[in-house]
Amino acid sequence: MFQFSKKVEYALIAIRHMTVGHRGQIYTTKEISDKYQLPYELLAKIMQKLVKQHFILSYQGVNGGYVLSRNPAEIRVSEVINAIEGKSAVTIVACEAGTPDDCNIHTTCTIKNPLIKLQTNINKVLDELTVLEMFS
Amino acid sequence: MFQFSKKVEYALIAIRHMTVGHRGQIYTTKEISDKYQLPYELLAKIMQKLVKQHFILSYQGVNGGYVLSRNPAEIRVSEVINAIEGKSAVTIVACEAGTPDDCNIHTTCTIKNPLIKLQTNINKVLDELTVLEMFS
DNA sequence: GTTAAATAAGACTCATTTAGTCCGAGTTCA
DNA sequence: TGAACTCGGACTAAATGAGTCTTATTTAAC
Repeated sequence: MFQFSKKVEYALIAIRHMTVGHRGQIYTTKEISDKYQLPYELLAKIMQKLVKQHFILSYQGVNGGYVLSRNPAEIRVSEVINAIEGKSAVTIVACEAGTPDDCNIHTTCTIKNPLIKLQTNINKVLDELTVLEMFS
Repeated sequence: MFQFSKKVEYALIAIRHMTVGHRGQIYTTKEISDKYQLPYELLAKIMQKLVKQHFILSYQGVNGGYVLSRNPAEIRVSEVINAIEGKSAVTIVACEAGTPDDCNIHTTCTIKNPLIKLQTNINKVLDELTVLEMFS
């Protein structure tokens, strides 16, 4: 628990990698997977997700690849997590019952609200940290 | 990712339950599992772990059960997590390589230190929150 | 002493999630 | 036309998490 998934890790590595060159430089999945010894196919999927969420642009065909399309100073770690995991991945408490009636322990379930407070705090941490800050 | 395990959730529920009565009151696993509809056997294991980590005392035999042995105002959420998961469960970054040589991406692995920073922040949140605070 | 109510603890199964692979396609440049 | 790329679904495998089963031990009450 409380551990980044490989996917998120690889996404962060890839984004970080793309921040080192000059703006507009094209990077291929192969190049990145080779350099950091990441599984090519898996990284390829991650790159596709980053494209869909507009973190990077893709160019197909020979000499194609990916270009960072956002300023790393404006990319929040929480955004990357959400882009990769596809959901709000930081859900401390499993109980998502909207009303007490939905909750099988509702008569005395006082655990939910406190955990949500905690969750808010952690979200804040992930939300305030940009990718640029993280790598500096 | 970033979600409490059921075990931790159940542990928090159990500890919270034991804070409501008067000091020294004995609670049984059955009583708690019944009240909150938790799997008895699983909760039993959790109670045993809480005993080993001295959160609660156990009394065996008929009329036995568990008694809270620590002040809930002094129990940190992080302590409960560690007691149940048995390790430092908040390890954002999987790379635990001590030296660059252990790390297969060491030549350019700049991701580790930043993530450790993040991890420290989150640990702080879990560390500063007591069980009592969480339920008030 | 026997029984019933409780904890103790390991081994086991089942389900879910995560990680990684495979394969066939589409795109573009030379 | 072929090589170097991205795209994307289906699939398998590994790891983890959740829950169950079983047997033993302790203790109070009858």
